[in-house]
Amino acid sequence: MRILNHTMAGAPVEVRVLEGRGDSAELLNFCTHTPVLAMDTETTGLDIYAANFRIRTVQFGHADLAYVVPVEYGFGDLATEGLRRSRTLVCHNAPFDLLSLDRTGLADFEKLAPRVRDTRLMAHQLDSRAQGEGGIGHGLKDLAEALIDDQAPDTQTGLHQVFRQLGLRVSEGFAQIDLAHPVYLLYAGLDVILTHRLHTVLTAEIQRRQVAQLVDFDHQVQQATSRMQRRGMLLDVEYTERLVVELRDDAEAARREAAQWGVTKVGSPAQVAEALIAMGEELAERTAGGAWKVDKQVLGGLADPGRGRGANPLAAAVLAAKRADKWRTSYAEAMLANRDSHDRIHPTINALQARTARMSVSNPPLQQLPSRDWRIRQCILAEPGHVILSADFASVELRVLAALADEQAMKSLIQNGVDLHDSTAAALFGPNFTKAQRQLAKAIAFGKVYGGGAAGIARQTGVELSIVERAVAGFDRTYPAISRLSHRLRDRVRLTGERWVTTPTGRRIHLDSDRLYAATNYLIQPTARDIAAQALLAIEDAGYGEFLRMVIHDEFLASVPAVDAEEIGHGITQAMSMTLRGVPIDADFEVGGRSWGSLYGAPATGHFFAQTHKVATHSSGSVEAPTEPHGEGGAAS
DNA sequence: ACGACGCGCCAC
DNA sequence: AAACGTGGCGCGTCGT
Repeated sequence: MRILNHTMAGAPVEVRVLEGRGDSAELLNFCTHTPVLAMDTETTGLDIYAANFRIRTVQFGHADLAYVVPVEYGFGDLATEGLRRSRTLVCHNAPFDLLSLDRTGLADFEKLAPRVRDTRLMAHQLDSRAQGEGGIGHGLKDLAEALIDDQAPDTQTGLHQVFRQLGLRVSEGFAQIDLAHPVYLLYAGLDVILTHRLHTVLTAEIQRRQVAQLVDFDHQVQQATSRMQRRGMLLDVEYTERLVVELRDDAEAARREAAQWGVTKVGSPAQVAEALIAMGEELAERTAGGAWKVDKQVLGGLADPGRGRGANPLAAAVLAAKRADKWRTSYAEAMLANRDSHDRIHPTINALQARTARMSVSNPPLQQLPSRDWRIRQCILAEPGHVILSADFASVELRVLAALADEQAMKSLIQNGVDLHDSTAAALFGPNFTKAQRQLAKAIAFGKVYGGGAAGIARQTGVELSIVERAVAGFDRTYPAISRLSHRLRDRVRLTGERWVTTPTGRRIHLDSDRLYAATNYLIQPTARDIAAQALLAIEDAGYGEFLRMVIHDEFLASVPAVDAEEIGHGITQAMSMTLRGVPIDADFEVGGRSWGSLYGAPATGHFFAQTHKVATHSSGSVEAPTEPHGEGGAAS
């Protein structure tokens, strides 16, 4: 056993590195008898599903002792046995370690996950703000520096220096540094010691705040998203490769066009602005930094102006080039680069990312693929013999707003299945309202969800401010409880000095004192997220989990056998449906063809027409607290 | 050469 | 009186 000594928070700690089979008894004894065992892995990189991905070490530890198991030296079986004997395991960002162990065959995800506590989830519950938002952040080093030892990040800094001295980038260093390097081993060992100490601190605070049930819920949800990540989704590689070529050609053609006016970099706003001015265009808006603003809206106005003016070909070319570049690099090439050896992508799902607890998806960013054009989504396929199914909530944030504000007029409209925006438009503009007036009514409703005012809605819609102001006043008269809610939330801050809102599920979201108007959104968005999260668990409980491929805030994407698609769609929407304070939270589903693009207007393959089918379901169940049985008809408190 | 940051654009 | 929420990611720019 190789011993490395260090101090943490002023007291000695020890890192023991296995050197031979003779050390195995001590390690396994430690794993068996440590009631709360911190665990971590060091790997060759973050791309778990890449062909050359490997686990280099697995570490175990408690508050002042860590064991490093060098898997790369042939001790993988000892890591496996240590994990098997462990009781409660603690990880920081468990999905990464559990999926890495699962992927490399060292431990089954299903066996480990139920015993794992994740300090990242716990920390998010205590303060969901990222660094730079006034919070500590959720990285192990951020948290350890703030809560354990302010010198905790030094080892990481030291390791990065070692990488640099070796001529390696940080991303290369983890794969290439000698496994015997003492700084690397120390870093590996200290991480589990920090994780263990962090768990102790966070557990006490979670007990004090009585949010243990919510933290358990978050763990279950994270298990479900990890299984989704492991499942991955099938990529149409040939199509995607053709699309890359097509987008590159589009961009090059547009770039040549732009070059005629001297623009060599379409991504340089300064260059674009200069060329436009040289063409005689008059720019009006500036960015916050004082530069001429030439964003999509400005360029769009020049490229496609109203009557009496010519279209500016440079503006159109710049827009076209940038769009083709973005679609190619961020989406099409990202999908090809992230695929595994079975042509599947496994986007990283962060089940608890945003300040509002919303999920995020990256590598590639599947929550934000273009939706007005089917070409990017066409890259994603259902399994052979399957079709794509999408199930989504019906205007969930507005329903949550009505429920939490207890806005009676809005609640009864929803309960009676009346179109909310039609009704609002009729109340504001009379029964013969125009399409544009309905759009304004809808924009105001969304503005309320975001905490926006008349000016913001006017900017968003392009409608004259005085008209918007009158409409907003009418909205407030029609739905008075909504303004009352936002005022109540702000008054509460003034009265109690507590700068946060607490959601029905017990989530605490901190408010910025200069943005108190965000309080309404901070109540709605996390609640909508928790509704979707509970639905995810309900879908798994109903036996449909294996079909799930992705979650996009209020939508679930699935690959289902073509012959059972309707039945599964009904089952999934049934599981998603619930009631929030008397307001039905309903879901609809659509069945497409083989590719995701079929739901966005792509010509179907194998069929003459895309088979889409919208079905509204009835609500059942409730969502007052995340631990209530889901999918059941039980009444809420 | 690398990293941080502003800006812009994609989604819900 | 006024106040538009949450992310990921690529490019260009600027600092080290």
